[in-house]
Amino acid sequence: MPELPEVETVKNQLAPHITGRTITNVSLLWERMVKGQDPTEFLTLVTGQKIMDVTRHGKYLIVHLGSGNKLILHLKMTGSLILGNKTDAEPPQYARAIIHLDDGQNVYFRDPRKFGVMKLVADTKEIDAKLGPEPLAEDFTMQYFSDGLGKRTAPVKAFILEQKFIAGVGNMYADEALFAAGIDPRRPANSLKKTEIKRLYTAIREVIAAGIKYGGASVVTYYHPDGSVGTAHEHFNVAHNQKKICTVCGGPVERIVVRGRGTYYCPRCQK
DNA sequence: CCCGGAACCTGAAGGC
DNA sequence: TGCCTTCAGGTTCCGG
Repeated sequence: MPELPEVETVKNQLAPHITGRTITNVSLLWERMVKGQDPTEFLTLVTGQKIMDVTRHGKYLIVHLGSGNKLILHLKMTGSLILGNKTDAEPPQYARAIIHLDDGQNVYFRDPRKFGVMKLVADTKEIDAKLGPEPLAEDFTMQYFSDGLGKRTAPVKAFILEQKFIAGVGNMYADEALFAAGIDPRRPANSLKKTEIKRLYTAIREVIAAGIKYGGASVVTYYHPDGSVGTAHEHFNVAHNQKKICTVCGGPVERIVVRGRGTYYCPRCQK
């Protein structure tokens, strides 16, 4: 599942290859992935545009075009971007869109589940408004985190998954952060004590930073644009834990459902 | 406003 | 072996 560290890795790998290139054409193999706009109009506005920059906000990838418009990509759960070129015999399986560049490169938007989204916008205000501070940014302060938690009764895991509260945390890193902080994911957000809040705050920043450091996690269907894989999942303690054994206490890792999300946690280590 | 659950999708995995 | 059901989960939408 692409979360902040995975999207950051995609951006870092993709940017040097595509910045400065011009989009000669886009093949939409699944038109409905274009949101908020008629696909024909979308193609008109994207074709011929130079790629000025590639950035990330939360789990959104933002391609800045010469016209000033931004091409927003969201990989959702099973999306990935693969670099190839026009000599490829055929696109990868589940390719839903192909961005053709003027130097012969192709960027394939691959997505088995068809949840992925492309959107062309004049500015990023619309998505910025949906996102809270980035976990590693200066405006994500202890005070902000603590104040936010105190106002909510939802399970703490559900709350830290809200993009409007913290941008970029998804299911895997939420589980890892709660494990590192020793907190039961079902606890009401406002029930956390000061020391627990502090531990969770630090844990969120640490698991996200580690995720980026290891090039993201490669579980289920996530691949880097160059075909390599990240290793962040090798450092996970509970998320997608195959052995079902806690790396700290040796006890069983259990899978429960919190707010409809599969949740891995260690009942002995997390209270 | 807040909460929880469903919908969007389809491949993979598990049950009978 | 093969059909059928269930599960996966980022985001948005909807009902209470």
